[in-house]
Formats: sequence, C-alpha cells, structure tokens
Amino acid sequence: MQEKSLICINNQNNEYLIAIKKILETNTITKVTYNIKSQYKILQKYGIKLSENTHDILLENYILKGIMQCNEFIKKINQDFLLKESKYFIHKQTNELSPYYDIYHIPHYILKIHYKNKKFLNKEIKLKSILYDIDRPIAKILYEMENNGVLLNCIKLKNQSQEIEKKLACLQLKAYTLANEHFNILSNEQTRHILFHKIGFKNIDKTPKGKNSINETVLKIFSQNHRLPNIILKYRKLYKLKSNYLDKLTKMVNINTGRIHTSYCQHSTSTGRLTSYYPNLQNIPKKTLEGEKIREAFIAPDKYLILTVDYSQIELRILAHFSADKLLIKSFYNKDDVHTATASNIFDIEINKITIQQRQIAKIINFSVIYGITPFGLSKKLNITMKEAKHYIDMYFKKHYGILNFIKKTLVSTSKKGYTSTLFGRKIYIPNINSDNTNIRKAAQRACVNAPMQGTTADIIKKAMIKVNEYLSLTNFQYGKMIIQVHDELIFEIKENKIDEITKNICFIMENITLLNVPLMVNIGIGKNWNQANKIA
DNA sequence: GGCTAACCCACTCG
DNA sequence: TCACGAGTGGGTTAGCC
Repeated sequence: MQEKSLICINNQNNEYLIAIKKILETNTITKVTYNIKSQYKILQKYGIKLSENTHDILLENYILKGIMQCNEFIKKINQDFLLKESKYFIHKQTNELSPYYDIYHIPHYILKIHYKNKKFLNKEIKLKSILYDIDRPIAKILYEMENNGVLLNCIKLKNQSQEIEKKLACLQLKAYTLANEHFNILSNEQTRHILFHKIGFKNIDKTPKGKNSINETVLKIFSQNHRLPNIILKYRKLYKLKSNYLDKLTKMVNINTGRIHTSYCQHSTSTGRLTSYYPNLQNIPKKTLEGEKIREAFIAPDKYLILTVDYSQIELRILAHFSADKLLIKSFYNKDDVHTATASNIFDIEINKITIQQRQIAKIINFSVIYGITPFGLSKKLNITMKEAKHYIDMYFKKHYGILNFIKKTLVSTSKKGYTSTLFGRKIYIPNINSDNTNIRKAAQRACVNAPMQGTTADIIKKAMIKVNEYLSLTNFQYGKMIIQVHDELIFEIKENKIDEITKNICFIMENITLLNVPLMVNIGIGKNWNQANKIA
C-alpha cells in the first residue's frame, strides 16, 4: 500500500462523511484514525462501515509506549486540538475528538504519528502482533458488544431500591439513637468524631494519608464492643448498593433499546485489561444476597438464555506455565483442588487429610503469590504475626522453588529493562522498579510480579473473544451474541434451542485458544438471568 | 462568601 | 507498605473569582 493513499478520518460533519463513504468502506485504501472504536460509533449513524485496514494511532501508542506515555499522548491531543476549540466538544467518557476541528491540521498530525509508530512496530514483531492480532480486532468487537447491550429488568431494581430506602431510614434512626446525636453517616469526618471522640474507640489503623481509618476491617473489630460500628457498616454498604447500582443502572437504560450499553476502554490499564464505564459492568455485586438480587435484574430476552463462561484459576495456571513449577503443574494435571494441593505441599500432609482451615490458609497464600507476597501483607490477611507469615512463605517457596525462581528472574529482568512482558509479548512498563524510595520500589516489585499473570489473562481472553465472535458471526449472530466481559469471564445471550451446541463450541474455543504447559479450563453457567447463570452450571 | 476541580476514602468486582 | 488491577460517588478541601 502506497503511503500517499493514506487518509485520515475523524468526527466530521454529515456531508463530508457521506462524500467520502466509498473511501472509508473500500479495502484498497488504507486509513489512519484516532480512537477507532469511537469512529465506528459515529460512522454507524451514517450507515458507513469502516474497512478493516484502518489504523489507530491511539492503540499504536498504547501498545508501543505503555499506559503512562499513552495518557500523556491523550492529554497532548486534547490540549493541542480540542481545548483550543471549545471544551464543550470533548466527550469525557468516550474521549472523542471534537467534530469541529481544523481538518487540514489534525490529519497531518495523525499521519506523522502513524509513520513514526510504523517504524517502531516493524522493529517490534511481537508488539506488532499484539496490535494487529489482538487489540485492533478487539476494538470492533467491543463496539459491537456496546451496541448489543444487556437487557435489564428495571421494575425489579426499582422495587429493591424502595426496600433499601426503608432499611436505610431504619438504620439511620438507630445510628442517631446510639450516637445520641444526628450526624452524616456518609461523612468520614463526622463518623470519626463520633467513634473516636464521643464513644472513645482507640485508633487501630491509618488511612494512606495518616488519618484514623474507619474502613470495613476496623469497623468489624469495633463491632465487638459497640452496636454503632456495625450499623454504620450496614448503612454504608446499602447506600452504595442503592446509589451506585440500583438507581444508577435504572437511569442508564437506553429508552429505545431497554438495555444498558456500557462503554469499554482498551487503553486505560497498565496490564492490557479492559475497563468498563458509564456504567461499569465489571463490578456488579455478587457476593451478598442483595448483590445477587441485582444480578437477577440482568436478564435474557424471550426465547434466549444467559450463558456465562469463566476461566478456572487462570492466573495460577499461567503462573504454572511461566514458572514451570513441578508441583503446581502436577496439581493442575491431576485436576486436584489447587488450594488443597497447595495446603498439602506447605503442611506436608496428605491431600485427603487437609482441613478446611488449612485449605483456607493455602488459598490466601496462593492469591498472595499472584499479588506479590510479603510477610507483612500475609500477616494482615491471615491475622497472624509477621514471623508466622514468614514461616508460611518459607514453607511455600521451599516446595514451590520453581515459582520463587520465576519471581526472582522477573524482578531482575524488569529492573534492567524497565518493563515485564506477557506470554505473547505485550510490554508492561514498571516505572518505579528502581526507585530510591523503598516503599515505592517495593510496591513496584509487587506490581511487577503480578503483571505477567494479569496481562497474559487479558491477552488470552481477548484472543478468545476474537475467535468466539468469529464463530458466532458464522450464523450472523442470530443464535447468540457476546454481551459482557469481566476480565476472565464472558457473558452471552444464546437462543434457547441452540444452547447446548453453542455452549459446547464456545467452551472448546476458549479452552483451546492457546497451549500452556497446563490445561486451560472453563466453568459454565446457564440461566434466565445473570444470577441464575452464576448458580447453575 | 460562593463555586468548582481535585483529592480522599470507602465501596464494588476479577 | 496495609497485597495486584480497575470505576464510581459522596464528602472534604484547595484555589479561584
């Protein structure tokens, strides 16, 4: 493709877009743009289908330079081209370019950046593959998922909101009585005053800024001696549920479709994960009864079912692959319960004699390993002394020396290069890995240990999304659509009479998307709503 | 004194 | 240090007019 055939597209006025429709749709002319997902959305309004060979300088910058520099890049674009015009033209959520910019100035700038990126990409074959085989195709799929949306039972949510409102009023009254005065329970300052000055609790933990912490852990401990902390805890949780989920979700339903259409952002994490916003569908509650009720409101349309497929223990499996740790690999091949197997290794007890408590300790240790384990962190989590925590960690690494080796190697290499990599070569920059400040450096080291696992999971599920979407497209999506992604889980809407066949094929695609030295496995759930699907396999 | 943006903190999820 | 990665929202505060 000759370079002179490159043109740029951005938010344009109606006539201009219709005039260049043919150019935008043909595969013989290469296009370059900024934030391609938002372009798909705009062009859809004019019935224009952007051709495959369109480059996106935003994704190029994200993949080549990492999140920090990409954020700087976005800031610069906004400053140079958007703020100059009028701040009202910037869409905060979608980061779309203003429709009224200097059409000669920006295209030139975009091309210049693309040519520069192209040179770097030709030298970085793995990054080129991440861009063209993963992130660039994902952009279109995300646009389609946003379009699909998810059906919501608003009546259910509104009823629940009213119930919670009554409970909140009741809790508020109790809190005022116990405190012997009116105060704003949502105000941490006022709550601190009541708890520490009026009732006389002694501080047991600090916030990052040095104030007396009144978070969940602290209030739970306080609850042993007084009734008020537990009331505050309940109030805060219910309030959050009502404002952030029940009321927010009902407000965000599109009146034309009756559905929630979230937005996904593929350039806002250091590890390559997606984020969901406006509203965020990746943190819908599930761990409490009230949370389950909220998930019940995410429903399938008539003659359809909700299918959820999530990767089982995927980060530990990736750790097994990276570290080649013999015991971890063995437990996945034997299909042992991985936490029980870990407990058996740490405590040197046969698997069938492991107690629930020992399994629980091993489970926390397994998570800690993925997050960058330290005696301090583990002691807090297990509520034991640092010395005991260190003992557990020593026992763990004595058996899992492959993992210890992997962690050491990752730290040395990241300290040298400034970045670590996923299995497929995505670079994850760790800017503070050599910081002089011990705390900052230690935090960077923990992030560095976690990054290959979290980032590889993100790559794997993106690859799976591309293949699964390709499969569903074969029948023109009439039997099923992908509607939500939650990091290691995909949620679909599937035609009832095709559910067995399609579920089987999606699972096959997901489990065989890449070859690790341990098997990839998925859990499935099917139901009329999201909660039912979480319960019924 | 009044307004707003940025920060802090607590909550939700994987 | 209060584990890794995120988004949201209410309260508080800093800074401006």
